Amino acid sequence: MTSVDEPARPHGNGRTRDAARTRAEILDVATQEFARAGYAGARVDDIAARTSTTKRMIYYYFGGKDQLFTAVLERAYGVIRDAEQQLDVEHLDPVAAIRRLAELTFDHHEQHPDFIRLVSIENIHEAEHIAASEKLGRIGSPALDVIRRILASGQESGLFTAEVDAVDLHAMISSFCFFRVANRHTFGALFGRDLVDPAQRERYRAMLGDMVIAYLTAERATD
Amino acid sequence: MTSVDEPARPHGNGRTRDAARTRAEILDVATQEFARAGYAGARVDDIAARTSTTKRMIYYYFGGKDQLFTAVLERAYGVIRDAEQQLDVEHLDPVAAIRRLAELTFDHHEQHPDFIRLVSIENIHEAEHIAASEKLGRIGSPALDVIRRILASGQESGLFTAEVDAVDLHAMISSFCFFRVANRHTFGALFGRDLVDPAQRERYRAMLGDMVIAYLTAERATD
DNA sequence: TATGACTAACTCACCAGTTCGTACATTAGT
DNA sequence: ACTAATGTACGAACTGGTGAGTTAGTCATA
Repeated sequence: MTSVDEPARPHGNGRTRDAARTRAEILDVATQEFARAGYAGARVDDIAARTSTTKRMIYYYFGGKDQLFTAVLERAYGVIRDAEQQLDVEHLDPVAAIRRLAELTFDHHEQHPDFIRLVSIENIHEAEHIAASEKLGRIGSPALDVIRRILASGQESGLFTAEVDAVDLHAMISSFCFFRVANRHTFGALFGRDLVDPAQRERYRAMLGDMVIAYLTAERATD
Repeated sequence: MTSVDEPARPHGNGRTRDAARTRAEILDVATQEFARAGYAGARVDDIAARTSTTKRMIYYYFGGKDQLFTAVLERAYGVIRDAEQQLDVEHLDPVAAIRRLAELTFDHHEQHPDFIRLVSIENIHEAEHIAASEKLGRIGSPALDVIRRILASGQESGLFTAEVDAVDLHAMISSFCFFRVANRHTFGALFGRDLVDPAQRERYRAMLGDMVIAYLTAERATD
């Protein structure tokens, strides 16, 4: 979970001073705490206690609880943007490309439940931290560009019949992936089915791809 | 928002004693507060203050903050179950029936954003209140029974090619409807599109139906 | 129908433990 | 010598929860 490379400590007992490392460690622990308990439920003291530094450093580096949460969000969104940038589907036909893209979202959401929880939490707070962040305002989405290209290519060739734009298709793909992870607990409790059961994973992954492709390529009534 | 019939007050200054009304009023306000601020963010004192009764009554009737939230969830889930029970699609062909069902979910989610928020919050807490509730354990889902029947009928006639079961199809429908409302804020902030914009409503409603029907009726590779 | 016993419903005041944030002192590294 | 980085101690406001006492409505009975 830690994204910090811990350089060997020069002295036995105390750590060397290292702003970047301290900042990153706070961010790691804060991510876990906020994801675990929600914004209001997370305790600054608890975050500090689980760190090798003190609460004072949280205020020194981040200013306060709100800004700390914003920083946590910024990093979490950065991770998924980086993953999307790895995406290379130029060599695939539109159908395979869309499926690959959907699977990337599927995999990323599954592998980062903390990210999903943070997004849920931020929505409870009506995205006020995103609004307060300069970085997140212009983070963009590489996936969206990719979808745009695939969609244009598929629609041009007549393969894709649906008249969706990239943003809506992205919403469609995300909704399935997000729900599966975010609502795992209530869904499991109410319907007795674990949506994140590893044994079902491939089935859901295929279901997502089938769904999106079916939607894009369905025969439409000519109106 | 109030679900209480307020009988005329016999005396001018004080209210008559009415356990059911007091309980219901607490529940109404608590629903709003929990939905607004999350479980930890909601304040028992604030809930009490927005009530015409006192904090002591919350503890008198519900026992504590946790049980109050559980009671709020129980009522919220009861509302959607009741809505699902109104559903009558026996006279429709499978395609129209599924679309109608999906639209019911779409409409209900849109009309009850507080419910969506409560479910998000309960998932942050890993459904521990549902687990603690006897009522919610056996609340069931009328929609699930309906889906089962439609699915059986559609698959039998060969109209539906997809091999899904009712629970998974329910998840698929819910995911789209849920995401649209739950993630409205982050999605809007990041992609500049309001998923709950009334002007876009019909488009999304149709998109959901098209998606589900396309998935169910798509031509599958014979393997 | 007047009365008095009974209890559910309600009010008020208060507390013990938190919780975010900060003033102030100190130290490591350059 | 200077400054960025860090540690300690503390407090004001809050927060969930409760102890103790009060009142409105009901009902059995004379």
